[in-house]
Amino acid sequence: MATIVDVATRAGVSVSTVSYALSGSRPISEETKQRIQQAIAELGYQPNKLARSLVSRRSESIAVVSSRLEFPGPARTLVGIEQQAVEFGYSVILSLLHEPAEANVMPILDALVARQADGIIWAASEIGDNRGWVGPERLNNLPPIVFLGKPRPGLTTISADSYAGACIAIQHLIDQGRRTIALVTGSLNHRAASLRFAGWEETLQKNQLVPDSSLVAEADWTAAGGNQAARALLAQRPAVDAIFAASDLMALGVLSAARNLGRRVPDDLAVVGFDNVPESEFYSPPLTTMYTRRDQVGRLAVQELHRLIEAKHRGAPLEPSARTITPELVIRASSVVQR
Amino acid sequence: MATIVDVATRAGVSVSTVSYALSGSRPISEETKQRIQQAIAELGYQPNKLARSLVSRRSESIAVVSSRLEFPGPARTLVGIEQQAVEFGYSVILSLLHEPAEANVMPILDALVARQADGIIWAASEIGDNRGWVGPERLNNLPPIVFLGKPRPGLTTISADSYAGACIAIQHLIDQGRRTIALVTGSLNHRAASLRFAGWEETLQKNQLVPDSSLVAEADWTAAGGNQAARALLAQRPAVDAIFAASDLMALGVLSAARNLGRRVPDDLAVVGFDNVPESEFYSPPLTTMYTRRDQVGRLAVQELHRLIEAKHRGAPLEPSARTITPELVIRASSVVQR
DNA sequence: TAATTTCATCGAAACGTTTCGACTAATCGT
DNA sequence: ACGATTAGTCGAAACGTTTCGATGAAATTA
Repeated sequence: MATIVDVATRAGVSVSTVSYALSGSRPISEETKQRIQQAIAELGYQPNKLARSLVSRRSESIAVVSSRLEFPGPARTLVGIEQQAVEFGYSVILSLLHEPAEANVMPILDALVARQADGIIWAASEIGDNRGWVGPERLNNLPPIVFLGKPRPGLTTISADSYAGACIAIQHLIDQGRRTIALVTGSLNHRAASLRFAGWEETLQKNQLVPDSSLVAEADWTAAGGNQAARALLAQRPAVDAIFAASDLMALGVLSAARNLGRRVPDDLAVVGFDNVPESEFYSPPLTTMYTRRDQVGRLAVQELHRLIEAKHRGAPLEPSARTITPELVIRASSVVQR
Repeated sequence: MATIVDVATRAGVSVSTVSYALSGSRPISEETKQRIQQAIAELGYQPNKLARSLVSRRSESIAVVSSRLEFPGPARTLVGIEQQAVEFGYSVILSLLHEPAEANVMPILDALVARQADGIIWAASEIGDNRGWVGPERLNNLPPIVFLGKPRPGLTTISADSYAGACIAIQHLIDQGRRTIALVTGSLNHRAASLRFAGWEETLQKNQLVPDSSLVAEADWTAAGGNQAARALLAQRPAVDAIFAASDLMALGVLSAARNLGRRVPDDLAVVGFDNVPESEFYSPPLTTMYTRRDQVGRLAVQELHRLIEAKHRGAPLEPSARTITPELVIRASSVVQR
């Protein structure tokens, strides 16, 4: 691999001249520039970013800590992050958390600072206490971080408002005349699951309905889990006339269970999901669901992170911000009876 | 941020001693080690990997060039890659290609060598000529690369055998007594799509059936596309009694179209997909499909890449290898008539 | 006891950049 | 025509590591 020294030698100039020619931070004569360009072309020179970062104290890379990438939501978020990162000139370092996530977050964080990431996007689903490490002690030794998840004072967060989304979904079912509305929740140690749970619970209460615990079944966010949960639910409370599933994938499992148990959707049973995966339009029947533009969440996260990184580099104070996106209701056949 | 110099000063030893203590590459007295450890703890020292890489000439990171991450296959592959990479001690740098992919691959490659990636996994779907750059000229200036996709002499490749998978799928439909078997293909400029096309075509011929072009409809790998393609197909050739869709998502669209057109699956129309996404078991009806363990593909890719990286570092010749995984048939209700 | 080996440590060079402070020659304003 | 700018360039220090060779002391060998 050719280095800047090789380029300088071949062009007959000093190393610093090459550097200035490349960065444009000092004037260099047109003729010299030509010679340098030629040398670069002939040698196939590529500047070594590691060396550059060492002196400039910026790696121009951001780290993304994510999890559950095999699910559509996190995957789409990552795509948004990557796109926006490239537009800002950052590389993306990807770290995945595998469950149970609690154990190993410190070494991961250490690895990221060892690699001198300019910033971190914490996009891992909030599970149990896996965000417990977030405190001034640790945060001080870390680059700026943007969290995807529940807002928290002093932290920069981007959140899809799961609670509000659930409220909207439940209200929709009630508006459709449903009265016994069950919940297929995601794993309850996930923050998002418990927020959707709360939305279900409180919206029922607000409407003088009883959020009985026999109306709740927990699943693992998958279609298989949703399927099982729905079977259990319908066996236990045959009068259920609507099910709110905390994800589209679980809703698919619910639809499958309903079919197998001979319940017609939406006539006997209304179903609402969460996520609006592109496929949900083609489920049988097409699924009513809550829509969040996950790629926008990702892009927003990078924008905020960029702001923090720039502030830190200028030595300016880091102003945290909390942005929230409220999911929208997409109404399809699974929740409204045609007549 | 504390540096190794700070640690050395605080422990009252030289910088090199600290380095040796950390790496263990030379004996250091127990007592000195203690003092160094203490200094490290007190300062919260984290070695700077960039500086280390600069001298060791290894970044301990691999780059993954992927695309279409919002689809389940690529996402699962990435998960496998990340897991195996972590186990080998590599960080993962993620680059995404967006379509039309042809244009911008050179700058991406340049960025990866600028970052001194130890190796590259080219996991982007093979579209049109977007692998045209692969040739000795360019390959020589790049770190070792493992390609996910069609085998090619001299290159290290990991491939799921799309052609064989399609043959198996079609043969299964023929075994079920189907005679007019249509194809919903993915975008035909994708290599994987044309391989599945070939499998469909040749298996029909082998069985004295005619792979008429009116039996083919092209879609974009999505459920929406599959839905449209199936409608067109069934309008054009009402006698079609089976459809092979080149992805599960498209198959979902096909199922939806069949339902809307009043065709019973599997009685009037058998459907087979490709991928075995976890949800396909819960489609209506459950989908027969071809299964490839995508995470294994990812892991395998990292293993091979690691082998190449080590060989290169030792100055040994790089022995290319070509590993192929043949998809397995998963039979569900969408293709077999119950009696 | 002298010669050799081993152990523990240090100093300095290297990795490939950027950037600061010179320095020279040409251009400018008056 | 003279000092002050400016354009163009260079040398060297710095960034935070690893690693080579050297050094002195202690332990081993003959």
